[in-house]
Amino acid sequence: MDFLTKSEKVLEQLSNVEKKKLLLKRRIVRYLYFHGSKSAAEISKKLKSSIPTITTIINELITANVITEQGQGISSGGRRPILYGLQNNAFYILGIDISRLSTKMAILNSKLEIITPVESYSIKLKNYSNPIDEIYQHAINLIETSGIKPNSLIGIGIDMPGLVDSKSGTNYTYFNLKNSSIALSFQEKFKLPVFIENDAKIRALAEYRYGQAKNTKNTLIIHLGWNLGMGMIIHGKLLRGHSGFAGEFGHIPMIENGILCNCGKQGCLETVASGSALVRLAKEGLSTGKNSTLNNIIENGEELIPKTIINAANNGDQFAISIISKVGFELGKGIAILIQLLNPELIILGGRVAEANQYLLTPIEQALNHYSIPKLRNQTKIVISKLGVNANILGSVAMVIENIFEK
Amino acid sequence: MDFLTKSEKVLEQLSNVEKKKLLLKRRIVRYLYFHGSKSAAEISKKLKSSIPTITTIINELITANVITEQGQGISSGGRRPILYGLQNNAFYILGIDISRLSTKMAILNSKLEIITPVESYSIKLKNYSNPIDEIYQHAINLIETSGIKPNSLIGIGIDMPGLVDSKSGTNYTYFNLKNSSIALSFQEKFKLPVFIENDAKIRALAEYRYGQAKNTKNTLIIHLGWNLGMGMIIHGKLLRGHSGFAGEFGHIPMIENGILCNCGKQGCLETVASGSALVRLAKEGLSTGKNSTLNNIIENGEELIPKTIINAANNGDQFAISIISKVGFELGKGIAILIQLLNPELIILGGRVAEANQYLLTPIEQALNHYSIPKLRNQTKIVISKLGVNANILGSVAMVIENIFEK
DNA sequence: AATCTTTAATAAAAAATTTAAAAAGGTGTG
DNA sequence: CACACCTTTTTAAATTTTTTATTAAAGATT
Repeated sequence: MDFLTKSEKVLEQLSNVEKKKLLLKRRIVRYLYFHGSKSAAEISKKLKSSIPTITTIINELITANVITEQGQGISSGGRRPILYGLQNNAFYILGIDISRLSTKMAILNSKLEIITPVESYSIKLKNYSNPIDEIYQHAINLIETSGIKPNSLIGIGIDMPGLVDSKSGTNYTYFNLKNSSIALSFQEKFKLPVFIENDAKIRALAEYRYGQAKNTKNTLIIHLGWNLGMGMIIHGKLLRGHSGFAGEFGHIPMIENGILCNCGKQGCLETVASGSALVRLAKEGLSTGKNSTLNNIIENGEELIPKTIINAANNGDQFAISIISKVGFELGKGIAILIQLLNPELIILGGRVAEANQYLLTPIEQALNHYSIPKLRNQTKIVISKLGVNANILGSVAMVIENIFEK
Repeated sequence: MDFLTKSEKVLEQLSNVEKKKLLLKRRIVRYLYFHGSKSAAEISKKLKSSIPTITTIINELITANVITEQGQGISSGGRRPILYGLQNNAFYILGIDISRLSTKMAILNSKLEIITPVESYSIKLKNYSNPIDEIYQHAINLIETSGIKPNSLIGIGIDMPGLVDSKSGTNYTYFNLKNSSIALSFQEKFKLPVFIENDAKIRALAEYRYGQAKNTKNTLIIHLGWNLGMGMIIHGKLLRGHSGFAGEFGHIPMIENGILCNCGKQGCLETVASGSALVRLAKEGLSTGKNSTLNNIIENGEELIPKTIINAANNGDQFAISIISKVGFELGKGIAILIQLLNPELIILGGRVAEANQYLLTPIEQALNHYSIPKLRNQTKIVISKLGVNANILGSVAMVIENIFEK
C-alpha cells in the first residue's frame, strides 16, 4: 500500500523510472476506482502504455492485494477479456461532512461502498469555538467499531461551510485556530493525508464524479440551502481560484442598497436568492396578511423553514409558489451572469430549495430569456440534482482519491 | 518540418514510440519558442526525459535545420552549458488582427520577431458583407513580398471581434457566411492550419504568453475600448467555455431597465462601463452645460472619442476625470463580481480607456472596497496592461503555436 | 597558482518498454 | 460442427530509454 501514500518529498528522491512506475500504478488504481473493473487491454489503451507494461504492473498490484481478477468481461467477437478491479478491502477512506448544524461521517471501501452506518452527530458550529476534539473522538470510535485494519485507512476527506483554503488545509470562517486547522490537526493525530474543502465545492466534485456532471468539462453546480453556494467544474477540473475561494456566487453584488448579508456586505445575491431569503419573503408576506397554508405553521408556533415553504408550494399553495418564483427570478438573473461569463454546458441546481423543481426552474428560464444573449443561453442545460443525502461524504472521499492519485 | 504540421489523423497511424518521439519534438520546439535558448540539461529537467534522449532529439532537430547551437550559457559553478535555440528562419507564422475599423497583419519568424512591416488596411466590418477576399489578397501580397519560402509558413492565426467558435473555426457576429467562415476559407485556400479566436481572448493569450500574465494560472484580462471585452486564463489555460463564448463580461446584466445595448439587451455592464459609455456621459454632461475643455472639441465639429476624454483627464480636466470615475466605479462593481466568482490572482486592464490609469483605478478600488469580501479582494492584484499595439498579432501567432504544438 | 568542487556532455552498460508474433479463447456462419 | 474471424493474453525479440561511469570545463577555495 505504501505506493499510495508516499509523500511528494519521498517521491522526489526516487529515480525517474521508479517515479514513473509508481505514478502509473496510481493512475491504474485511480482509473479502476472511478470506472470499475476493466481489462488489461482497455487500461493499456486509456493509459497509453503497452499491454506487457500494464500486465506486469497489474501482476504486481495483484501480489500487493490491491486488485484482483474479477471474472470475464463480455466479448465483442473475440476472446473474452479478464477483468481486473480493486479489491473491496484494498483500502478505506473516511469521509467527514461538517455542516452548520450537524456532522456526518462514514468509511468507504475501495469499491466506493459505505461500509459503516452513516453516523450523524449534532454539532452546531456557532456554539462551539473548537469542536475538533469532539469530531476527532467520533472519528476514532467509527474507525474502531468498523473493524478495518488500521493501516488500510489511507486518507481522510473533510468538507465544511465557509472559506477554506484546500491547498494549505486551512479553514477560515468557522473555528479558525491560530496556526492550525481541523485538517492539519487531524493530519498530525492520524498520521494520514487529510484534505479539506468547502462544502459547495465538494458537492460539485460529487456531481462531477458520481452525478450528472460526469463526463462534462464546464459545469456549474449551484446549491440552494439556507445559503447560496456554488462549485465550478472548469476545464474538467474543480475551480479553486488563486487562494481557494472561487465560487462565492452568493456574495456577488446584486441589489443596490439591499439587505445586510451574513458576509457583512449589502445586497448580495444570497439576500434575495436563498432559503433564508425565501423564509424572509414568507414572513414579510404573512405579516401583511397574505392568505396561505403557511399561516398554520406560524400559528402552531413552529419555526418557518425553507422545506415547509417548498412543501406548501408542491401542495399548491399560491403564496408559496409566488415567493419561490420571486427567488427563482433573482437567481435566474445571477445565473444569467454566470452564463455570459463562463458559457457552461450544464448547470445543476441542488439543495433543499431546488426541490421546488418546476416552480423554481420556470422563473429562472424567464430571467434567462430576459437577461442573457440567446446564442449563449441556448448552450447551457439546467437540471435539478439527483444526488442523495450522502453526496458530501462521497465528494469528500473523491477529493482524497484525486489528491492521492493525481500526478 | 513535417513533424510540426502532421495532422491528428496521420498521428494516429504512427506507432506508440514514433508518436511519443514526435510529441517530444514538438514540446521541445514549443518550449524553446516560448522560453528562448536553453541547455540540454534544462530541457531534460523541464520535459522529464533523460539527457541522452533529449540530446539525440536535439541532434535530429539540428539536422532538420529547426534549431541551432547558440553559444554558451552562464555557468553556475561548473562547465558552461551549450544553449540550443530555434533557428530564426525555422518557420514562419502569419498573424491577422481584424478589428472593427481596420485589419492589420504581419509575418513572424520562429524567434517571435516581426519580419515584415505591420501592414494596416482600412476595412470597416460594418460596410462589408464579406471582406474575406480582400483580406486574402492582402495576405497573399504580404507573403510574396516577404520573400520567405512558401513551405516554411506553417500556420495562420486570426483574431476578430464578436462571437467566435474557435473549435469549429466559425465566426458569428460579423460576415457569418453559410457553411463557411474566414478560417475555413483560408484553410482551403492556403492549405495550412488556420486558427481563429475572439479578439478579447487573443489579448488575454498575448498577456499570458508575453505580458504580465506570464507564469500566472488565474488571471482576467479586461479590455476597455469602445466596448468592454474580457479574456480569462483559468487553470493556466485560456477559458473558451462550452462553445467558445465564455467571457462576455460586457454583457452581464447590471442596470435594471438600463440603456439598450448593442447586443439587444438592456442595461448590460457595457452600457455604463466602456468607451462608448464614456462618450455618452460626456455628451450628456456637456449638453447640460458642464464646464470642460471638451467643449472645444465639440465646437470644432470634431467627433468625440474616448481617447480625447482620456487626454483631457490626463491634462487635469475635472469633468473628464469625473465621468471616467463614474465609469470606473461601475466597472469596479463588475470586477467585484468577477473576484467573488473566480478569485483571480491578477486582473489586467487594457485598451484605450485603461490609459486613464489612476483616474480609472482609484474608483475601481473604491467599488471593490464596497462590493467585495475583503478576504477575497486582497488576493487579487489589479494592473494596467503594458503590451503595445501589436499585441493582437502576437496573440494570434501564439494561438497558432499552441494549437500546433499542444498535445 | 594549484587543488577541489560543481556542473555539463558523452559513452557504455543496464533496464525497461514496445513491437511483433504466436497462442488461446470466443463468436458467428455456411 | 468445422472453419473463418476476432480479440485478448502471452511470449520473445527488438528497440528505446535510463542509469551509471567517465571526461571535460568552469568556478571556488586554499
